[in-house]
Amino acid sequence: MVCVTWNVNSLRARLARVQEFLSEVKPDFLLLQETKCSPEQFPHEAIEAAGYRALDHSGGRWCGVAVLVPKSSHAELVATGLPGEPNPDEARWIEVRSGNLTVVSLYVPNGREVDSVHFDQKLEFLGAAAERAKQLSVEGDLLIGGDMNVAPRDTDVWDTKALEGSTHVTEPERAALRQLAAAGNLVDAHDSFLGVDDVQFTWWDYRGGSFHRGFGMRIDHFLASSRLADSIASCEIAREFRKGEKPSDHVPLVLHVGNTASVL
DNA sequence: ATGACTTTCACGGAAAGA
Repeated sequence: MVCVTWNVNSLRARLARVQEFLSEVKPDFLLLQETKCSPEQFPHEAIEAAGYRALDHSGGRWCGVAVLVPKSSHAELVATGLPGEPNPDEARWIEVRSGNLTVVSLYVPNGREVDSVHFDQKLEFLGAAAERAKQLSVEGDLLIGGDMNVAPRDTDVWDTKALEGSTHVTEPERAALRQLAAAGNLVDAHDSFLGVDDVQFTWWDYRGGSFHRGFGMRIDHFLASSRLADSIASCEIAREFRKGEKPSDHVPLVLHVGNTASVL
């Protein structure tokens, strides 16, 4: 099974790259964030032309999450929205189920500034996610993937000094992310496959040639329940999708579970 | 690293991202 999470920074602007990705990688689940479209604007026809079906939670100009599955998949929508989230209209959480497996695509709020209301709401969102993960974890296998907007450790950013006092690296955010994993009995697939010393960033700022200078962060994650985590074959970024024509500022994070060979 | 891109909506420039 191939599961991918990708913050595409507008699905409509990224449609060609998403189609390219689908035909190249053929994921069983493609979790998207920042689709940035209203329900009416969601490009269902283009997704279907690529042999996929989209389950979406679309909020308009900002945010928006979705899960793409092959047309042959029997995956069903379980829920859109997260109980207890501070801004339900923002469309940051979607749950899909296929057999015994629940897959969640989430987009954690950025937080903007430490000590802002947005920062508090980021922690609140992560707290609500932990509660929901706890419920879902007792129902079967659980895979939560998305843009979590938290770098778990200092080694997950290019320069800790450059980020001093900013969001994504504070202890409250890191504790909230750890709590999400703990509540759902989930492990970080990156850590499970690569360990903590071989860090692969998932985001680089568009500005200042950050990608080529290596100024990035690891903020997109897959959290997997133990039965899944035990059979992780690989968890790696699709680096070439940060290059070329109109890339997102995030790369896809590609998780192989079971005996599927890597296509990267 | 902090203004240096990119997107949306709407037709200039604000708002947001991380």
